[in-house]
Amino acid sequence: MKKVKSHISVIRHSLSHIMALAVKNLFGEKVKFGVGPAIENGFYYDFVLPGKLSSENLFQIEEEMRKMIKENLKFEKKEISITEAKKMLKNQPFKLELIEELKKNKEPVIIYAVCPPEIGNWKLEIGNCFVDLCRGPHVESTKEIAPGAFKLTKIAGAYWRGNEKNPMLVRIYGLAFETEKELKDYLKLSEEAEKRDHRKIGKELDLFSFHEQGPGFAFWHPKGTILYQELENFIRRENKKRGYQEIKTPIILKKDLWLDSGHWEKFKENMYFTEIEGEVFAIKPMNCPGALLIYNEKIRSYKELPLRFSELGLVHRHELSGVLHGLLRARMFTQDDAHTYCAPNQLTEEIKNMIDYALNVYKIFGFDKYDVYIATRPEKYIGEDKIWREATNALKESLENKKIKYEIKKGEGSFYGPKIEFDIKDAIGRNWQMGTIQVDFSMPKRLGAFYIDKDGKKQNPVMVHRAILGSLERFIAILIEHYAGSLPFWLSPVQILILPIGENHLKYAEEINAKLRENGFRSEINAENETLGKKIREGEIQKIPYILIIGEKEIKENKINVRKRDDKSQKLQTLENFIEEIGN
RNA sequence: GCCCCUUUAGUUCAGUGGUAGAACAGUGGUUUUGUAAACCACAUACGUCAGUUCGAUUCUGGCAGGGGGCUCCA
Repeated sequence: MKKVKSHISVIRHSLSHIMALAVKNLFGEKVKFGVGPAIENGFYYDFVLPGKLSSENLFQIEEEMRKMIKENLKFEKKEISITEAKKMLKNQPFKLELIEELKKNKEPVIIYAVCPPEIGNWKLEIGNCFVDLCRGPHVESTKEIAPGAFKLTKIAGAYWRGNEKNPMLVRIYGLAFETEKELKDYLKLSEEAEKRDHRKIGKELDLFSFHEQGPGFAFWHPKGTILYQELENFIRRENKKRGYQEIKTPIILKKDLWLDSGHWEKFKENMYFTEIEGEVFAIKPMNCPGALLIYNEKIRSYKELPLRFSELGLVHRHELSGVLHGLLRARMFTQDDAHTYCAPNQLTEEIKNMIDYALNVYKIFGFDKYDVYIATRPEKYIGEDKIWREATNALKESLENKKIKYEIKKGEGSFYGPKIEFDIKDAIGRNWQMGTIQVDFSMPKRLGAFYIDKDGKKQNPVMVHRAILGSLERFIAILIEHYAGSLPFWLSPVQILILPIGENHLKYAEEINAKLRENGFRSEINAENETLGKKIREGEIQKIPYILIIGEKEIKENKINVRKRDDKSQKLQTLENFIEEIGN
């Protein structure tokens, strides 16, 4: 299948070759080359280098690249025989491996050369050229590349062909755009993203922390706990509205259950275990088997279906240490999970309800733009092919019925079933994977779940797994980054900060505080011996939605002075009036 | 887990082969303040275990934590 490549991806790909040439010039003939594709926003190339690479080297390489670009180097293409190719690249083990593969697939061997103009291409014996096995296409000449529109950004390790059994290569990443301005804009966006990093803001706002004693496990501070609980309350209310019944299941369950469910076989590298009285228990990485035990507690009638169990389920997954990333990738988290059991003919309706539910929730947080995917059967799976087709079709049908566009993510489904994934776009245009809806015909059968149908016959229900927020931890991380810490009023740990100007105003401030608290608001007084300006600054840094200033004037008029976080406006009003305003 | 980088006070950052300095935060005091940082004083740190060395926070190595990457395929 041939894809038409956009000009920018041709530029990016060409830059990766120029970088390879620069690396060869600087490090000599001993460099072994991996591959160097164009990627989103730039390119990379993988090498085995004779020495160590430091960030200063990036600078050098970049300079070398600029120099070459200005020389208007030409890219030239040639098709050669396998034998020729092997001879030409005899010192390049990775390339030889690729040539073997081309041979196996009966594909033509195409090489590209980029050489300095005074040498001319194909006089390879002279050196200074970089010849690479490459399907192309490339720019004709480096004059098509703006020397200021690219930047080498980082050095990383990457396994040859992405497989951890293969050797590790050094990967150099670069950013590249058509114009310098686009590069600058992108760098600005990255800077903005860095400012919004939930790990940084979480510390600044005193929401949560991580400790050496529990890598990957978040500790929630008082303020973070408020945020967490408000979100729990929210999702509980929404669940109730839609007919879910909340359950709670144990986090440690015997090995046998996990063997039966299929988790043992497919998921055990990610599970924690413990031994009690000589028996192996697993700490749950998912909530489904536990929920099924409740389902199986009694004989279910078709009249009960669809039966919707929701659970704020605490799960533990042993993620590799290298993939941990604050709250976005933690080893312990709470899913806003639910499992609904339905008859096959109820399935699409149930999925459609869940889609509505999810999109509705995202909208509340200002996530109006989203992409939808269907992730299909992975390599490790349980259940028959026919059932997978049926389940996947149910997901497709539901989306099509709702006229929602989707794309397929091949092989990215769960081991027990295909899923719909919602990817939302945040305030600065980044995508985040959120909720999922997963259809599962296998696990109910494996764990012996059934209901009695109209004809008095036993049937296996279809189980639909779904999470709207995904995990509370991850969702909070996304919210923090989306709002850059300025959480909406209802989620703010401290909603109102009251600042008496002098000692004489403290009593009135305390009255105001008491009334606000009586009305269910989270308010605080800062009566510290500091200037007003400083206390306002602290309140702003803490992203508190409202700051009330209390002084002579306010006491005299029996009013409060309200400073709003979002527009820094000031307004003199009565407390009643203010409560009414924020009450909605 | 693997590769590269990294770890100095609560935080952000200086710095040194002879055990460290700032800013903010903290504590005490002065000041009683009108919309994003008043003033003075005090206290607080070299992740951990080894090695090299007369001497290590500094150099080397192990371990632990943190950051980036390991999906994009000539």
